[in-house]
Amino acid sequence: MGRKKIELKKIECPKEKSSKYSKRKKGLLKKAEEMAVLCDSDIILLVFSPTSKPNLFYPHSRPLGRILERLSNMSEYEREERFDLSLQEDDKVIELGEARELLDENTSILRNWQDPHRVDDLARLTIMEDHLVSILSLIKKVFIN
Amino acid sequence: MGRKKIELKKIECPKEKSSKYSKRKKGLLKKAEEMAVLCDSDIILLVFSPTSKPNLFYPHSRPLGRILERLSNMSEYEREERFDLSLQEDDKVIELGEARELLDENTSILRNWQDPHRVDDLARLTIMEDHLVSILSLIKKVFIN
DNA sequence: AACTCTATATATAAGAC
DNA sequence: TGTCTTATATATAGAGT
Repeated sequence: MGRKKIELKKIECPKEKSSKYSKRKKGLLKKAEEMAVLCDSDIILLVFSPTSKPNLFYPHSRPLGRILERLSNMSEYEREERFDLSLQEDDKVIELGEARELLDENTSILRNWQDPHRVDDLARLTIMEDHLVSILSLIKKVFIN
Repeated sequence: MGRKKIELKKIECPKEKSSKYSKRKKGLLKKAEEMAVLCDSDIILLVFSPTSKPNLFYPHSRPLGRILERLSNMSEYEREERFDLSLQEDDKVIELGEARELLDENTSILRNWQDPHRVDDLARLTIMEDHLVSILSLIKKVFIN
């Protein structure tokens, strides 16, 4: 959607890449917000900029803790039934060994978060969030790549 | 972008809501993928459908573990410096007590995930992922609402 | 729900500030 | 990076299948 149609490949020129990133990040967030409002759905969007800055978007309208409530009210069985991960694969044999290895590396990090009273400030929470997402993404990668 | 301009508010009709959700989810993912390719950026997108199905999208092109590497190579200080959370607030005084209480409730869940060898199958990982994201969102909510 | 169709609304490329 | 403009590409509303 512009003066020209552009090819879908990595933009090499750094200036152009940053510019496009800004525009598209804005657009993506707007879309996410619209969907959150229209469909009353929760959305979490984490984007790493070309300069590696993590940006977390959290457009939502729910009362505090609603997501967790919803999830904890489901039995494990129900949860499994209702899961619908779009990137699931079933022809690739899952390498659990690798998953475990990767999770092992992160176990020590998680351990430090077990005591909520260590949560002292926003900066710490921010780092925690980021690690949670990293681990999440790591787990996912093992099952997709 | 359709035959009519629509109001930005929750769609009440469940059928219509589902239909819009499907279309927009598709669109949102496409946008996310385009941005990931064009700007060479990592994106994680988690969407809860109107029926509470969590959908995780992970369009990416990076080698395994790259995100985590990048993050673990940064010092804590650097990380704090580089963070750019779009929804940060500094006029709302943060209620740490409430945050701790909520985190406390989830501590037992995290405890079960400490041993990676308990990870037995995809279903389990899926549930783990979801809880991680829930906690993430919960933490975020405390600091936004 | 998932797909098609088509008119219309919206996002954005290029370019300049 | 942010903002504006304009032409054009794309997303999607509404309706039907």
